[in-house]
Amino acid sequence: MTWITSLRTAGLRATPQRQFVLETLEELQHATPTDLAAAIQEQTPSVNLSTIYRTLDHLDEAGLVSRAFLVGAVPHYFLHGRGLHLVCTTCAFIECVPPTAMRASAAEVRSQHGFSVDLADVVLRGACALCQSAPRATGAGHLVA
Amino acid sequence: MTWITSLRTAGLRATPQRQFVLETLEELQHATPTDLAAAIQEQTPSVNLSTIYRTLDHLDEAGLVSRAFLVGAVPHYFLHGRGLHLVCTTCAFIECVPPTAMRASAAEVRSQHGFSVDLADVVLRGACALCQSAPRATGAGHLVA
DNA sequence: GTGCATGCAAAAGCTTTGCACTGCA
DNA sequence: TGCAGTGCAAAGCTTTTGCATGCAC
Repeated sequence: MTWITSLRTAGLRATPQRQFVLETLEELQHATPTDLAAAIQEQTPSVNLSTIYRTLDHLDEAGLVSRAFLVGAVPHYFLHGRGLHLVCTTCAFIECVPPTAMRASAAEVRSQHGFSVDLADVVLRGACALCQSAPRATGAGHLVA
Repeated sequence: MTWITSLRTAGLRATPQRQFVLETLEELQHATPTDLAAAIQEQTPSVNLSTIYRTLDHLDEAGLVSRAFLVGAVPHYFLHGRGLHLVCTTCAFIECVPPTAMRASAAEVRSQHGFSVDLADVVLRGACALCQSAPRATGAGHLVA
């Protein structure tokens, strides 16, 4: 299914700007509005930042993308339902993994608290494998020696 | 242990403003900077909003409080390690529950992805028990008939 | 052709920062 | 007494909004 179809199915007009946003999100996996603007404007400088904000808003409402605050106060957007996000608070590495690992706890939360967890909207913070073995690592990622 | 002791143990000076913030957070369970300012200024109007921001920053760094984006882009602060937060995306009700329900998935995430989840920093979104049975409910909470 | 979507520019809102003063240790 | 912490005010940045134009359907 193309993005054009997805957009129309969601009741939205298929504009080039919206396709750019969706394509870029697929490529980057997760991005801030500024990230998206930079990436898109590299190819099409005329696309405006406010359009990106509005587009993300529409796509979010339509259920095509989701927003989460992965690092600090910066909003990150990503294609909806691609899995849960593991965010390393030491090196800021973000991993997107299938939601299977959350099923057990989601069931437990439901039975204990009557709360139905949305598995498409889960962010777990902690320490990635590399940072656990090399706890002093800082900065935005690990160098592959 | 009093807040004065907690602050000093964390290497921070024990000022009235910091005690206000910690006391208010204990009372409200979770609050935005603005919430805190309003609650504190009711009793002590001279406390400045920028002080609250700076205080929250210091307390967060010291590990006494945590920040999360529970609803939209608004930062919520709460005392560190009091449990995980269940946020109903329908009625905006926020429940703070013991982290026991997350243990199973945290272990699974660790074994599958080598990622160590910080159980003190988990927010789960979804639908609360009431909203599941009455899906049309809107607004910021349920009225107790 | 109609109405939604976009680009541009200005406004709004939250958060941060500079600086002098205060009060905790 | 020294320096971290505070209050006040101004600046900064991200995000939102208004309006005229353009384009998808």
